Amino acid sequence: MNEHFPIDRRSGISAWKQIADQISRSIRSGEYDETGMVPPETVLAERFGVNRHTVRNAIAALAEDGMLRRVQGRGTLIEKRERLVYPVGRRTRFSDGLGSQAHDLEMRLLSTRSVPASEQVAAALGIPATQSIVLKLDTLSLADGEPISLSTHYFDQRRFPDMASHFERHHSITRALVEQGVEDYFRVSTEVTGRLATSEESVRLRLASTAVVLETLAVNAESSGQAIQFSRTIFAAERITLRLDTQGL
Amino acid sequence: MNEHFPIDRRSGISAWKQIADQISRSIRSGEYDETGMVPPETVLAERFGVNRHTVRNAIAALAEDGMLRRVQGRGTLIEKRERLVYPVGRRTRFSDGLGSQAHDLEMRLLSTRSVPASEQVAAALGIPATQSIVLKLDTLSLADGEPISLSTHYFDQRRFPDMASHFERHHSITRALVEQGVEDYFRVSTEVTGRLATSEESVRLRLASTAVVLETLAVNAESSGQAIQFSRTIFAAERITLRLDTQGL
DNA sequence: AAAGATTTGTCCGTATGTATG
DNA sequence: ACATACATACGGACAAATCTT
Repeated sequence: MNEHFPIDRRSGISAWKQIADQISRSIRSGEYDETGMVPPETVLAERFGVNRHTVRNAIAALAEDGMLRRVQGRGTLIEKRERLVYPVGRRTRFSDGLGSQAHDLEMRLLSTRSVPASEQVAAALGIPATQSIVLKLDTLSLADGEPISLSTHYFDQRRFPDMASHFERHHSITRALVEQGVEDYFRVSTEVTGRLATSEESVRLRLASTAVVLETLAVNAESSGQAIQFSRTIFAAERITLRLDTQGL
Repeated sequence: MNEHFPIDRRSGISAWKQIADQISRSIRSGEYDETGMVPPETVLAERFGVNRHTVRNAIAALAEDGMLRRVQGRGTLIEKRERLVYPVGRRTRFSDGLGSQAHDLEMRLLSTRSVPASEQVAAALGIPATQSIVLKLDTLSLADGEPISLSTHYFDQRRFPDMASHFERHHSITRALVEQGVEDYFRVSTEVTGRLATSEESVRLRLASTAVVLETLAVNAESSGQAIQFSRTIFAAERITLRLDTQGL
């Protein structure tokens, strides 16, 4: 393979960072699986067309993250990981879907706020576009301690005034909804787009700067068809595959 | 709202890049939908705690991408680039799904080949892993002349020996299947992953070198449940949003 | 129509960080 | 360790275009 991207000096990203990202990506794509090692610094330097010092900087950053381990006289060893499969279906639930693939699932509450509903949110929730107040819940999901996704959930303030406190007690949206009289709910629609992570997302999801994320917009509704939740979720693409099952009917 | 993250000076990402990312994200989240404009440079500079020139750099980068347009004396206008929505559901068809959103849909045949089935392909098609021959169809799909996706479709050679010629006549998989006795078929499963485009994909889809793609693995089956098609499709993420329909499941 | 406020465009210069040899 | 080159970031001043009063 060896298809590396050229280093872009005007991208606003320093050369060592770009190289670190590409090495990281090569590792993830399994390019070095045979040896379990990264090529020698001199080889990488020539391949990327940079000085060996720059490659050393890149490797140092990855070693800092624990992705690589440098051993003098031997080379640079790799530590690796797989993607989790996140099922998206009519009954999508965060913990149900990933439960079998990770030992420890965690959903951290980052912030809660009441804000006026934007047009998009109001339309999704089926509430008036003006003068509607929605509850905004920011959460970070982790699997075995590794950040998986960053979500913003919107609920109608009038319908679920105590969403925040219920969620803080259970750390689960499903349970918080049950406590507020929602017996069951369904995923109505999910839109998926792919893009580069913003710097903020890279920090929060512990990703490299040129990492890719999947952004999903989802609407959940009660059996009656009434929308109760609108969510924007940013998945770390390198750790997640979304699977849509359309088998049943 | 207005919750901007502080600029990280030690991240290896320049300030203007981080600011560009945050502005880009704010636009996507609809924060500026009311005015259709980005706040004045002086305001952004103060908000991010940087010099106005740095903000100008960030805006210049976004304007380069066509996301913003600057007008002297007036402000910086948002140019929302809309993506086509590609519905993925039980009855996913290329032309049906996009037909209403583009005037001209085209599916070009890049190559056809008969090859031994790989393990993955054989498993998906439900045929023996060894000594099975599959027909490999590479296609490029365009909407209004713009490349949308790059696909590789696999069919059991024994079941559809004339797939290539039928496809070349109709430029449609659905019609080619009909001619070979498949009255109807259904999407069984779809896996979605996000990643950076390879250099070859960038050329074929006319994308920048660091563009993002959505890679989908899909299996189609007849009413009987027998798998008839396995496809790997690479979507230009900047032009497509996948919509996973879970309404009628 | 004129004046003033707002906002982007452009120029100067200086300092710092990054990459190379 | 040092010299060099380049991109990045900051600070200030003014011009040009646009909008409001």
